[in-house]
Amino acid sequence: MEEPRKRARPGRTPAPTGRTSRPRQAEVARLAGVSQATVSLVLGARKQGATISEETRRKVLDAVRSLGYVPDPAASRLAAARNNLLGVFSFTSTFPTDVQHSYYPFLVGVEQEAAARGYDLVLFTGSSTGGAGAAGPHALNRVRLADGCLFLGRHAPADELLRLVADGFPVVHLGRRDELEGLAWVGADYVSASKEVVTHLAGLGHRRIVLVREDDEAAASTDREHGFLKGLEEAGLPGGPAAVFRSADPEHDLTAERLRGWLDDGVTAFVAEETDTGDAWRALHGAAHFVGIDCPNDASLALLGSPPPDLSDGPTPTGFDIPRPQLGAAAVRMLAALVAGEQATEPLVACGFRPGTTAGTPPARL
Amino acid sequence: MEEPRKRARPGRTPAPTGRTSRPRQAEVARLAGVSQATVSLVLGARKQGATISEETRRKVLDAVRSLGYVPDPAASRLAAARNNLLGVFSFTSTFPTDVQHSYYPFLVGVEQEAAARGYDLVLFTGSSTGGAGAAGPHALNRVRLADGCLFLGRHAPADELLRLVADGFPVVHLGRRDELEGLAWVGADYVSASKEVVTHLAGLGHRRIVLVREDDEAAASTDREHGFLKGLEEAGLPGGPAAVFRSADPEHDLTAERLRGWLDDGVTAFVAEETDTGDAWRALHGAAHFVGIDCPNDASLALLGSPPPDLSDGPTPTGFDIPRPQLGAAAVRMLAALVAGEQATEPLVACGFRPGTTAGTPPARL
DNA sequence: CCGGATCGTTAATGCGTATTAGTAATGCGC
DNA sequence: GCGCATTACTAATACGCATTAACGATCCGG
Repeated sequence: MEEPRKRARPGRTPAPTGRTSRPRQAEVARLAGVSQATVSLVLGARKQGATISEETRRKVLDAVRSLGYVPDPAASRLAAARNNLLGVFSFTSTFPTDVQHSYYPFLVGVEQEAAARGYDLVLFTGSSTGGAGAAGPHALNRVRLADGCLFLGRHAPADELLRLVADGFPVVHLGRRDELEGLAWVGADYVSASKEVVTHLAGLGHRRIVLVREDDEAAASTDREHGFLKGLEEAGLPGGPAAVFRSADPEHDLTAERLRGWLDDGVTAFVAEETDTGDAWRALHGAAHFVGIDCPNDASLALLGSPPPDLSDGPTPTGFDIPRPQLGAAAVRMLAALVAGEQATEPLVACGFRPGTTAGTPPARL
Repeated sequence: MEEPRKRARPGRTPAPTGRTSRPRQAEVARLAGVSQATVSLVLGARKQGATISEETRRKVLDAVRSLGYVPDPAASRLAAARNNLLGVFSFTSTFPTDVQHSYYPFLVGVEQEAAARGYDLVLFTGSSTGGAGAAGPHALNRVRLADGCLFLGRHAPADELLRLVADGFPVVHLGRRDELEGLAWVGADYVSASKEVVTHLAGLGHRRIVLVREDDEAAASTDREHGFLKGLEEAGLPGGPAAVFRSADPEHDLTAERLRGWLDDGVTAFVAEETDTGDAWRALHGAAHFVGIDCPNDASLALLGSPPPDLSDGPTPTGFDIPRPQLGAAAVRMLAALVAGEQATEPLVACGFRPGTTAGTPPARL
């Protein structure tokens, strides 16, 4: 019987024995007189299964302290088959020089929630070639190094995004995105929030309310209009096209005449949507000021969102706040669920009602 | 001869085959019809030794693209290789709710420079138990997953920081930190910048200049004083204790009388340091206003840094700007050098001189 | 006093990648 | 046609830790 000749042992050369490297579990085990597995069990504080005697535990912990052992996170993560890393991808720089367009408020929540769940964050910037070297058309692939990835802004190419989803890679988009089949997202509940503002106005006694919105098909705009109309309907107030003023250039189209016309028609409250530019609110605000309206005594104003920075020092508008940190946190929650193989969580986050000072009871009828 | 009975095979249960996991090198190898080792060689772009035919290389790269393969960072690290990840550790949250204390300006530069060098960033937040489960006293240890780590703020425990350094892990601290032997850091060159401000004032004709500083031993304060005195010396102006007004509570101690006294003594220019609170500048500003000084006609003022937010709408103070984004970029450059096994780069970053409008020629002598 | 249950520990294995010794195939000179 | 060098690739490790089947010891009830 011929024994197959044992091949020599290839592989890496053993580390130079001279160097004092940091201690391993094996050395802790040797010092404590137990096996490496026992050390791992003691340190792991695992859920169940293994039981360790108090004496052994003490010996191991003593050895750990005396050697100054610290676990190697790379090995832990490899063995545990999870990196505990969540990606955050933004096509433009995550930290733009122009702070105006920054994702900062979202990141506040993202970081908190991720930390609370034991995840670290990996930042990917779309514009750069980045880490793994996978540049060009497959730049999105880099994110696969994480356990899942959050996408900020709508600049990530749809096909690549869907490819990730199709491959079963956990992905969550921050901001409503239901045009992409299968893509999980979280977004603010503009419908409910807008409805709540109308309900509030109706509760103050307003019977004719007009919405000023820009000419835009974005979900953020149409959602607000839906909520607005829904609020009118539930309050039994007149809806229909007359209740919505839609203009591509509200600052120009929302004239003093038009405003006076509405007032003469019995309109007592006006609602503007929030947009990037804040034009709707600015136009409404400007026209009201020009006509000499004493707000909220002559008429009430409300804003479906936050005022633009240049108007932020005026009176606080009645309306709602977009809960950006909460949106970030919700996105992380959903992503964590997907990573764990669970169902996506609730995508809509409620906006907080902001009482403000621009809405009051309607003026007494003449 | 009794063959020792072969033990059954313990170990982990194989992963549930159903889940589509991220592709491994083994799968790439299978698809390309080569061995896993070949895949590693192709992707590694190693120094020398192995030669790979162009055809094989192409097959492997095709398979990589088609599967969307990305190397596992933990496995790379464990196998003693790079993973192109740089850590960013802040003991407090990286994105605090209070934007005032944020590291944002630094991160702008950090992100840019890291992207330019092909690194992705991993955010480690110290306050949480975080990633690998290394809680409590070993929270810092998580950063070993990356190739190196940047530390923000001075809250990271010194012993753990030094432990990382001692173990040869590349670490850079953002902010001067020479009290910790062996720790690499980058910081702003307050000495040169402060000197430059004095030189500017001297060039305008000022012969007696006073520095107002808080009672603080921080490097940021003492550096400014050094630079200030150095500037006086080089300009041949009187230095010494009389040129520096030091107070724990400048707003209270910097009285109108004191200011008038200085003016009577021929002092024509005043310099304040920047601190967290901005108290020195606020006190100087306030006293000058109270005394009725017409700045810069009656006297010149300068600020060694940026004004506090509440005074940011006043006239732009003559002084210098702390180049936070550049500091972040410089820190990344140094970290990249350390990761590559090179010497640390220059730790000091120059501050930009800010002309401002609060300094002019001294008033004509009576 | 024997079969079974419980407890404490260990041997063996896997996680995914990098490295290196070895090998088969080919080219080269004489 | 025979060594020897070169090329192209693969097998077999190692990295450090987590997991789990198996095993010895002790305890227990009948």
